[in-house]
Amino acid sequence: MVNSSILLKEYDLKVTPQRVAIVDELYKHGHMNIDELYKNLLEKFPSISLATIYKNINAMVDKIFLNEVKIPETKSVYELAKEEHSHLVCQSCGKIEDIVLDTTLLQNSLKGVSNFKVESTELVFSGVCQNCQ
Amino acid sequence: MVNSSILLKEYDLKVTPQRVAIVDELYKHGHMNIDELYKNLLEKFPSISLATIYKNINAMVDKIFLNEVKIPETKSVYELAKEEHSHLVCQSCGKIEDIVLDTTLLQNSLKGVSNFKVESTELVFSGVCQNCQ
DNA sequence: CTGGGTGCAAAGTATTTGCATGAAC
DNA sequence: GTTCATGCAAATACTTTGCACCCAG
Repeated sequence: MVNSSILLKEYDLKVTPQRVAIVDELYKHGHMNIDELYKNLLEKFPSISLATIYKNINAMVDKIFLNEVKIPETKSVYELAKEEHSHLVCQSCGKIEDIVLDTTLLQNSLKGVSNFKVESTELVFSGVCQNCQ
Repeated sequence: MVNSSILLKEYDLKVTPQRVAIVDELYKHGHMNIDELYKNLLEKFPSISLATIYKNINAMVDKIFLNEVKIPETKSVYELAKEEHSHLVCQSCGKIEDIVLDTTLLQNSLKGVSNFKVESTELVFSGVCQNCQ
């Protein structure tokens, strides 16, 4: 379990029950889109508004506390920021897994053919997860 | 130059001037978002409607004739389908370049740690292009 | 106390749909 | 002639904004 309050404070975000719940949900599920988040938070906060979700998500993304992950054919999901990693997206069940892969070889082969200066690498594998195979 | 009419026919899409223009624009620019496409097509077709653009883009994506490319922090762009490739996105000028990289090494290292069956790989490098450096 | 967060309602933006007309085949 | 695309208007979906009230610090 994470201590969401401390995390929020570290990112200069006022600690409110709604925000704590957002962080808890994301920690629990790893990746969620806006609708899933809203639906789940409604159980704890029957009068929470979508505007609150959007404002908080945007604030957290601005503070680089959350990342938005854009995935082919699907809505964006959000995740707590952490070390750079890739995503495995199951086309069958929709599950998204994180995986840390070394991309230095790839970046080296890129250097061989281009002068592009890489700041960040976004890598999404779509396919079928172990469970669904 | 591509022969857009023939391409459209190959993908079972009726050949209309609007569609030909969409293909020509995408061929010329490589990657465009909906607004850019609309803005450019308005010059040739002053009464073209956004609905037409959306309907055609969706039809072409369904036929796997176009790809939608989702890029961090930006609107999606569309490109003519072709061999799998990666994208270099310049955070300074916004330019998007295609680049073909061999991802087999990467997929092999993935195999080492996961049973995920990869169907497709989406790879986007964000950074600074040669011109902007 | 003060600044900022919340929820509501409204506005703004993006995308889709239904339909009458017209063009492609 | 039949099928399907176009453009318009309306509907729906998604996201942001303004504001009054309230809570965290």
